[in-house]
Amino acid sequence: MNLKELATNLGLSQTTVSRALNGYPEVNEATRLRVAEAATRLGYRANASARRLATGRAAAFGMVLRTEAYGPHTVEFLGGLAERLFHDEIDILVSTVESEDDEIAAYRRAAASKKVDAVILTSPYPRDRRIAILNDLGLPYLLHGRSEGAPSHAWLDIDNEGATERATRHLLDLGHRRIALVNGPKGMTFASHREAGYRAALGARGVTPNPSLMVNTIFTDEMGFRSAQQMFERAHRPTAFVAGSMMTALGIFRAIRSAGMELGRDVSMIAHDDVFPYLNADNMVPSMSTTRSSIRAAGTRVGELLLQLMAGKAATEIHEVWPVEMVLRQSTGPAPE
Amino acid sequence: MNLKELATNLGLSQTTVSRALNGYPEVNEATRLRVAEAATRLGYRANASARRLATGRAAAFGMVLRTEAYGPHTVEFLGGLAERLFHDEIDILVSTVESEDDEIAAYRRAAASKKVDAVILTSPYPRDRRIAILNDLGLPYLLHGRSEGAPSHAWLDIDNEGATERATRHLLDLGHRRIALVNGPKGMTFASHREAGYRAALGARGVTPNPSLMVNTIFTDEMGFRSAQQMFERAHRPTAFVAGSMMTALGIFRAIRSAGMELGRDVSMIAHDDVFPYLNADNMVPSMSTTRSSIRAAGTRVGELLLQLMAGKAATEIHEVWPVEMVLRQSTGPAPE
DNA sequence: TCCAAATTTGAAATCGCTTTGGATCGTAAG
DNA sequence: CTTACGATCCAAAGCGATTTCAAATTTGGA
Repeated sequence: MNLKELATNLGLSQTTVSRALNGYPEVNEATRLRVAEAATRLGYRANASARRLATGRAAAFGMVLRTEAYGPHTVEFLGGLAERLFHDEIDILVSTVESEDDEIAAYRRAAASKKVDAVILTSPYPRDRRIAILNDLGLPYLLHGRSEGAPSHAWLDIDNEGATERATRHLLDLGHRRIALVNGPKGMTFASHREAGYRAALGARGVTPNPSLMVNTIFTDEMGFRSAQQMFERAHRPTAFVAGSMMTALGIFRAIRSAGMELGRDVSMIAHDDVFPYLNADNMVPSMSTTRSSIRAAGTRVGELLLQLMAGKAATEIHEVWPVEMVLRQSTGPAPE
Repeated sequence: MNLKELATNLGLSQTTVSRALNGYPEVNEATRLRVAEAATRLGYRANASARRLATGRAAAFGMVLRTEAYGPHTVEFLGGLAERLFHDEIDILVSTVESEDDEIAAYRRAAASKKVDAVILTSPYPRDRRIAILNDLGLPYLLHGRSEGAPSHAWLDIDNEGATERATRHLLDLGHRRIALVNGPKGMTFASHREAGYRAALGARGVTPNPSLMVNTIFTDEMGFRSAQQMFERAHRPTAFVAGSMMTALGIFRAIRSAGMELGRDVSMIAHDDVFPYLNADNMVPSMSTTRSSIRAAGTRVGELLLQLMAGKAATEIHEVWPVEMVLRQSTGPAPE
C-alpha cells in the first residue's frame, strides 16, 4: 500500500492525501478525517526512504560504540535516548567499531550517505580529533561529556569535578588523609575533571596528593581489584577510596575483603553510580555511598536536546551541566586511628 | 556531491558510474578504476535513502529493546552484532519500548514503512504473540532464543536445558540435595528450558524437586539477594544454588555472607555467565563456577545468520543450538555434612 | 448579483539512485 | 564483405514520497 494506491482508493490526489496525513492546514477537516480513517484501515505508512529522499531529512540519529569503551552504562543511556525518540519516530542507528579511525570512517560514511541528521559523541578527550572532523563534515552532533574550551557544539555533561571534590571532601571530613582515586582512563575529559575535583579537595585541606594513590584505568571489576590490591601492598595503605564506577567498586570491595579488612570500618569508599536497575548501591552489604547520576535520564535528555537542535536551536545555546547528588550509606565511616 | 555531479565530472553517464561503483561486469576495467578514483577523491557516497528507494532493500536490521528486559547482556549482544555488520554496511536500528503492545507497534511501523529488512527478536515465550504477528507482516526475523514447536523462522539459542542439567548434576555429584534454582522470569522459554534441565538432573537421582527452592525472577542483584535470603529463613536451607545470571549471583553471594556462611564451603553456587568484559567470574573471591556462553559471540553469529537469511537461505535451515561450557571454580564444593 | 478573497484540491516537478532496453563500435565468423 | 556478437556505454523510466504552482470551488462583502 503506497500513497498512490491510497489516493486512488480515496478518489483524491496524492498531494491532498500527503497533506492530510502530515497535518498541513490547507485541507478540509472532513477529508482529513476520511484520509486518516482510510490510512489506518488500510495500514498505510509512508515509505521511510521515499520520505527521507523527498524531505532531505533522515529522521535518524547515529551513535557509534567503541568496543573498548562501551559497558553496562551504554545500554542504559541508549534506553533513555530511544525512549524519548520513539514517539517522535526518530530512529537510532548504532554501529560498533574497534578504533578511532573506524569511528571516524563511520561518521564520514553517515555524513556522505546522509543516513543520519546528527550523531551523539561520547567519551571525549579535551581535544578530540572527532570533534574537528565532525565540524568539518558539517554533521551536527551532541557531545555527551565535555571537551576543552568554549565549543560551538551542543553538549551535556555531569559535574564530575564537583562530584569528586565533594566525595573527597567528605572523606577528609571523616578524618581520612590517604584517599585513593581509582579514576577512568588517562586523558579522557571526565577523568581529568575528576582528578581536578580530587586535587581541589585535598588542596583545600593542605593534603599533598600522592601519585601512588591515583590510578587511571578502565571501569572493570578486575582493574578495581588490582589497583586496590597494589595499593594495599605498599607502605602507606589508603584508608579510603573514591571509585570511578560501580564495577570498579566491586573490585575494590573484593580487594578490601581479601586483605582481611572491612568496608565502612577499616576502609571507606564512595563510588560513582550511573544507576543500574540490576545493581543497587543501596542493597549492597555494606550499602555503598555514592555520587549518583542516572545515565538513563541523561540519555533521555540528550534525545530531547537533539530534537531541539534539529528544530533550529543554536548549538551554542545547548550546554548543560548536571549536578551530581551524593548519597551517604554504610561504606563510609570515620578514618581508623 | 551526488551521482549526477560525479557523472558529469567524469564525462560519463549516471548509469555507467553507478554500475562501476556497484561492481557490475559490463563496464570497462579502465573506466571502473577512473570512476573509483574520482569517487574517493571527491568523497562521493551514494545517498542511502535514494538507494534504498531504488532497490527496495533497507540494508538495515531492527532490534527492539524492552525497558524491563534489557540489561548488561544487551549491549554485549548489540556490540557483537554491530561488529559483524559494520563492514557489510548494514545498519542497526534500535528502539526502546515499554510494553509488548508498543513493541508490536514498532514492528508494524518498521514493516509498513520499510525501514528494515529484518528484525531480531529476543526473550521469547514458548508461544509468542510477536511471532504470529511478524509472520503475518511478512517481516523476516531471527529469534534469539526459542519458541515452541518446529518453527519456520530462523533462530539461534544456547542449550539452556543441557547447561542447567549439567550444573545441577554436578552439584548432585558433590553430594548436594537441597539445590535452589534462581531462574529467570516465569514463562519465558529459556526459563522453562532451565527448569526442565534442573528437573531432569534431580529426577535422574530420585530427588523430588522442592517448589520452595525454585524461584522465577528478573536478573538483578536485588532479586538474587531476596530470593536467597527468603530461602535461608525457611526450615530446609539450600546448600547449593544454580543462579540464572551473574547479577543474580552477586545478590545470592551477598545473602550467603549476610547469613554468616561462606561460599564454596557452606554453600555452593554455579551461575550462568554471559561473559562480560567488566565482571569476570574468575576474579571473584571465591572465583565463581559458571556455565558460560559469550553473548557477544552470539550477537556476531546472529548478524552472520541474518545476512545468510537475506541472501536467500531458507529460514528453516537456520537453526542453531550452542553448547554451553561449564567452568568449575571455587564456588562449588562438597555438600556440608 | 457580482467580484475579490479565502479554501480546498490537483498536476507535475523533484529528491538521487538503480535498472531496463536500447544504441554504438570493433571484431571474429561465415 | 557482410553479419552477428560481445563489449561498452547511455537515455529514460521507475522507486514513493514532498512540494511548488496553479486551478477550481466557496465564501463574503458591496
